[in-house]
Amino acid sequence: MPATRRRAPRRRTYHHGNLRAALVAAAVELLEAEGPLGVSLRGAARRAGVSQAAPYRHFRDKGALLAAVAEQGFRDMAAAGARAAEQYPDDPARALRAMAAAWVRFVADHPSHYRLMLGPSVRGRDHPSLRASAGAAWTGLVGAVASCQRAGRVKAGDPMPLAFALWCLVHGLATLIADEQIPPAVRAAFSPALLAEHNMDLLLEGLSRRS
Amino acid sequence: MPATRRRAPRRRTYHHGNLRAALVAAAVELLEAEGPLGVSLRGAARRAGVSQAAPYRHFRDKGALLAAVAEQGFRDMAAAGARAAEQYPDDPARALRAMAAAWVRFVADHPSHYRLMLGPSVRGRDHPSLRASAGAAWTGLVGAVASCQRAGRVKAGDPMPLAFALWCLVHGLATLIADEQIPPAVRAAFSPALLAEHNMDLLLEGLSRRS
DNA sequence: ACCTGAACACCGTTCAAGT
DNA sequence: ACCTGAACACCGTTCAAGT
Repeated sequence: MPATRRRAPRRRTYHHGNLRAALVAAAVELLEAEGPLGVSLRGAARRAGVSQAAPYRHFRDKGALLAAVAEQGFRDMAAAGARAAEQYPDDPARALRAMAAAWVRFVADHPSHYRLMLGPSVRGRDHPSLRASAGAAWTGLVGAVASCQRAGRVKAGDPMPLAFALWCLVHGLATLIADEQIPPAVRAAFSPALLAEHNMDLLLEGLSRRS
Repeated sequence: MPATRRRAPRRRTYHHGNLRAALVAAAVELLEAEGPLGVSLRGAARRAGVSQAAPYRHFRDKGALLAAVAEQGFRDMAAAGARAAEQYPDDPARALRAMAAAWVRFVADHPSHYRLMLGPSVRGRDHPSLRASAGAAWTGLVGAVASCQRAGRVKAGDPMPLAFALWCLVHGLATLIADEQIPPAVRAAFSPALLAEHNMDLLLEGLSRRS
């Protein structure tokens, strides 16, 4: 990386140093085209125009490639949630609701990606950067609930169990959507984002202090 | 099957007519021993003492075998929930809570089985008996919510969106448990069944009519 | 009717070898 | 330092053939 970078060097991206990124991109393409079962190391290598053994220079094994793909997904999803929350800087409860809706919309738009993020081949373990992003999302949620408490929108006490219930509710909805398991009568009546907002409203009523 | 069946015929179970059941049992053993990725058609055939091609007499493909395994799981889980609910015949809200706790306990005890039930290889489609059990569980839940409404424990109105929120909440918790994604601070403080009951209490407060 | 043996096209992974 | 080619042990699936 040169010190001055006007007129970016235009170095060819394939076969010259960033095979790693090319493999991640190829895996994402396979994922969106064929679903989680269609992602193979050999297939990604083929799509990147490289031999079947080449990926092992950049990833310890298939799980490491999938973890990189999953990490990408977590980053994108977190960014979508943050953008949505920023629209309500002065109303933490509304910000929380918007965040949940944005997460669920992301999952509805990228179901295979979400499946892979939590799938058996990735599974937290051994991938510290993955666990780090999951941890950041969790502490962010606890903080958001605490903000609601300070604003008087949620009853006082340990925010952790309250945040956990929210987490379960949103994650459950997201998983059902990714797995196409929404009961037909429900799917016919409501969009994913609407379901998320409605769920959040129900739970926030339960979390609100008695008035 | 003879008309009179005193002193049951004692027909050897393997290699004589119920290879199908033997294969399902073998697949369940593989599942519990090696996790969802360790289940292979060839492996199940080996474990049942039969050639690699034999399963195709009984299952159209691997997905059909996995669907049979998943169906077994749905039946066991539904039975556990029903047993728990029967303990509170006169308090529908408490029965609902006990049912949720029993479901979550089942998932905590059989995480791989739950993963497979919702995994990408099974995926509702093409397996009508699977969709039937899922549908039965859903209508049962809607009915339970309606009972709570009649008992005045849940606010009036369409029970469907309320039942759906409960469904998301329990399913989200179950999925997090099966995937070992409970935040460490939460896991350290509460058992799975306790988390289920706590979540249900929070949401039932939200669903209760203002008093 | 039910099962076997051999085959095909795919995997993930390893290892010597190339440049 | 980075990639290739060939190999090994595994898959899911098919198909002729056995009894």
